[in-house]
Amino acid sequence: MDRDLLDLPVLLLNAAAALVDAIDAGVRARGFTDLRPAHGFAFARLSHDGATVGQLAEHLSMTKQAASQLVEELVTKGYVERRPHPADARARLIVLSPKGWACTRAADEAAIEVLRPWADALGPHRLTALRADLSRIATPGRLRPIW
Amino acid sequence: MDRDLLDLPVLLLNAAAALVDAIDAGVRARGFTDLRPAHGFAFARLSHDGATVGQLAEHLSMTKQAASQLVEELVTKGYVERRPHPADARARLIVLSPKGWACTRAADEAAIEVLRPWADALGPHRLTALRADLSRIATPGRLRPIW
DNA sequence: CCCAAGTAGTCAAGCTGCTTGACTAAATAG
DNA sequence: CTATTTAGTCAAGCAGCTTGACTACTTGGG
Repeated sequence: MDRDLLDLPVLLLNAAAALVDAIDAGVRARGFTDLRPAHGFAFARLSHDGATVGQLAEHLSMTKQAASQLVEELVTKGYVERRPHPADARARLIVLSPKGWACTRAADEAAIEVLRPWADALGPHRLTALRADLSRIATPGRLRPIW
Repeated sequence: MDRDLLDLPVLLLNAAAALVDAIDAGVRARGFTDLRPAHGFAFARLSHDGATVGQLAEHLSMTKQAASQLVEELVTKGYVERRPHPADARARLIVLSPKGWACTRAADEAAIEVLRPWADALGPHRLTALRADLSRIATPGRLRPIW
């Protein structure tokens, strides 16, 4: 029983790695070749309402400095924009640019493309169950990069 | 439907990240403080019958050079040993040392400690189903580091 | 049997993404 | 209205990976 438990990590990590690789490949195939998977995690946080550098740093579990230079890179490449923060003149609100949104849509398409076969293989019932089970396991909140 | 599909990656990656963090913490708590999660992936490959540097490199999806210096580090720290390869004088067989085995057992304990609550939360039936579903999804084979 | 080509591994140099440390500007507390 | 905290950036350093070049051994075709 305990022995059986131990192959769950392997399965989980395998699935996660496959997913990340496939989405990254799909995004590149759609023309966004200057992004790494890690950027996707930033986009995920920014796509809601934007975020400050500090919030992004916490979300990605990295230092503010690292987040800052990641933002700088995304600004240079045209995926995000730095706007003055409406309520705090020290802070800046980082939001997706039109190009950033286009890339986000591409990522979603790529994700669905990968997930579709999974969904078909499992069937709607098992799929719902899988999602429910994972929901109980995963602590909701920040989406950490894992590579 | 498609929209619903898109939270699967989030759940999966969250669960994977939580798992990795918890196991890493558990291993450290058991006294192996000089190892990173990435080393665990190497151990997983070596624990079977050992492996050559080249095999390890492929397993970890990195260059031979990188694998070589990872092995060098593990040798220095006493977790693995380089043995002459029985069938090829160019190659060396990398195997776990007693300390390496102790660490592997510690990692298993830590993993079970994390997985136990998951198993309890889901119940044996759903757990079996989860494992079966993940098996269909994950392409078996190499266990890639994802961080 | 031998030489040419291929393979296992290491050495060296370089790059990238992160860290720690030091600083400026703005907000907030007393 | 000063003292402390907070948001962000600049700069330097480091860790883990890469590419390139090399040696030692193996393998296959004359």
